[in-house]
Amino acid sequence: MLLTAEPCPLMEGLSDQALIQVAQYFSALAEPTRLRILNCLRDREHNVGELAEHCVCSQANVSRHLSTLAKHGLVAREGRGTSVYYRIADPSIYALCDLVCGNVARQLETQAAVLTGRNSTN
Amino acid sequence: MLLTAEPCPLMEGLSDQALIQVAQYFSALAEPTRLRILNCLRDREHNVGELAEHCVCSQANVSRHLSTLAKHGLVAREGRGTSVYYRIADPSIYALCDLVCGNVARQLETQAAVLTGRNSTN
DNA sequence: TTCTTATTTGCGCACACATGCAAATAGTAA
DNA sequence: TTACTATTTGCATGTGTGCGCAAATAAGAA
Repeated sequence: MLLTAEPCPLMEGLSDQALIQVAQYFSALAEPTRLRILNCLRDREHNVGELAEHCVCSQANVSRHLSTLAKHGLVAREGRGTSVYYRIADPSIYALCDLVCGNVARQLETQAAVLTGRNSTN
Repeated sequence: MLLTAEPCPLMEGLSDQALIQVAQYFSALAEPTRLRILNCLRDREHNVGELAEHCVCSQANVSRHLSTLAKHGLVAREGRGTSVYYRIADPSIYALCDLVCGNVARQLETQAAVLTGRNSTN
């Protein structure tokens, strides 16, 4: 076993494999479209077509993204009729996203202070 | 401004730019070597050479990774003498990692249950 | 100054991945 | 069965990025 069952106390001695697993988990969240999908799934479950409409993505790509999210246990799949409904399987991702949102906001403030109004886009 | 200053309450209405920023933040954490670097920096600051030794990475790559981490405000840079010391600038990343570690551990348990005891080392 | 060490950066390459498009598959209705 | 819809998957392509290698840069010692 790579990781202990209990939430590892501040990832002390992580094996290479564990590091890779954690990195892959972050990778699943490191995509704007997937974040948008997760955001859509916040309130309630949706099928692929609905998600494709809410996001700007094609159904094919949404399906792929959902596959990625499901592979990492972020969403759960359930076929009903001809449709396939996905729902959040790991609510803790919103805690993650909120943490990151706060950090990103502070980042932007810092950068804005440094730039002091200068610079155009980056 | 892309994000509000206060930690966005559960990323309600995120703009495309904000989504990209959050995704990029996760991207910074979505790399095993960078996670290892952050893990090394947990206890105390280190210079590039020390980090390159602790990790299996070359100095050049460690320097690049540190640049990425610094760009997203995860580490802080401070040159002293000929060396450059890096330290954690955003302690909340450990909360992130712990959350993910817990999730990954549950993931592995589920997968292990599915595989029913099979699997060798990974 | 030159020499040495530490760090950063430019270049090229290999690989992963997000996407568009089309074909294949799954499920239901007629 | 066929027809229709929803979802998934194969293929090709462009882009991003981690890496090795070497050169450039920074800071101190002789």
